[in-house]
Amino acid sequence: MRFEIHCKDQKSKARKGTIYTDHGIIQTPVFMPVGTAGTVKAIHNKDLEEQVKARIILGNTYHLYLRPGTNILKQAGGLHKFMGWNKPILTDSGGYQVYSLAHRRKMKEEGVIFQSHIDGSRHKFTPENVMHVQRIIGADIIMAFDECTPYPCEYDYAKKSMHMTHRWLNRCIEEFDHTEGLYNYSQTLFPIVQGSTFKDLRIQSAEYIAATGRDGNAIGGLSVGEPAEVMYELTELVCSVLPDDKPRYLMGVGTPANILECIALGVDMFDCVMPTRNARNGMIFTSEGILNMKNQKWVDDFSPIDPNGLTFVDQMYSRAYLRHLFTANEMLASIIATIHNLGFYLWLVDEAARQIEMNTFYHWKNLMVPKLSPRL
RNA sequence: GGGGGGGUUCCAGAGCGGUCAAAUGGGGCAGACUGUAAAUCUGUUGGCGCAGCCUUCGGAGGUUCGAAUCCUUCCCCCCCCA
Repeated sequence: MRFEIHCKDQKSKARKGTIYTDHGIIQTPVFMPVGTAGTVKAIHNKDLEEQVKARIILGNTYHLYLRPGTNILKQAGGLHKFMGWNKPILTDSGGYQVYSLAHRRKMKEEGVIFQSHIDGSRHKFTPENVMHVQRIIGADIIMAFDECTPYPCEYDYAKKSMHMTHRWLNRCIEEFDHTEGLYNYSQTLFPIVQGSTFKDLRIQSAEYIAATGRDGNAIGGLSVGEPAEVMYELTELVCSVLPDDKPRYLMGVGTPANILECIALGVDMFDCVMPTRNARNGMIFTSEGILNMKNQKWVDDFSPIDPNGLTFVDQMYSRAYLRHLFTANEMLASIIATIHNLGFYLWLVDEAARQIEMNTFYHWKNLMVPKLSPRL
């Protein structure tokens, strides 16, 4: 994997670049739709490519390991072939499940024992076998196994956890560097900065992660409930320590405003379930604000879903119709909303890239941010 | 024509003398959602000048300190037999 920076914004840390992988190039800043279980929920790959213009999607090690399992993934020839997606894939390691499924796992130095949310069976995840599983999944970018700490978090715990994440990283690197991909294309490993909301820990972690010299670096453990200001402050701090010439990936972020703010801080890659999950729950993101499509007020609004939207659904369907579909619990509601939201998120990062290129990003960002959050 | 059952707050449906503005489900309305246990979850759902009061359980009248609950009568539904 290779990363090239084309231009930088003068008034912020924003930059426009390209990541080169064996499955194609990724223009940055980029938003990566989340496809946990081998599917970005409620959307076909065809729409994902042609309408949304997604250039890389996520998969999840924990979920894919449990179902369909490594045996099937290996027989399929990896996740790309299994799901019919020929562009890049990034897999999360299961580190987020250490956080989100905390009540059904036990963590030790050796690794984590998860009790499956599907059938209750127990499964051990170690840095080594998480690398092994991600080799079988065949993601272009794989993530180190880490602990995503909760918020709030005691200093002592955050420190202990960070050090363990670092030790796990060493084991991940050791395992990854001594194995090869199964499918004739290269994979790369991203380490993850932790340290909760503590500046000294974040600096220490960022330095540690930077020193491993991998192709890209991730920032984890944020957007877990802390105020946005805290997230921005720590992101800025960590970005200042991480190398400039490698892509920076802020995991799990975020709202459209979060993304623009963090692009300004030097982040290149984002992922978040928000555009897809919230789409299924009736929330529509637009450049003018947020719409709750279940609300009564859209009942007879026959204007297009998003007059500024670039996907076909934006012009083809009215708000009244989409509201009707949500009210009637029709699955097309989820499909339309998902295409729209992902299309909007990708438009947002692409527009950011264009503004960076024109050196007008900072001004544009400050104009956009206040417009993105109001409820319409 | 004979016999039986029933009408409850938007709907379905509990309640069968006080603890009932009335269970529960649905629907409605609103909110939440940030490396997805999520097409999920939460709140709310008679009115008001709201620690109280007013209107409400098919209509009218009655019994009672007190009625959605008991009695009389009227109206309307449903089922079975002929």
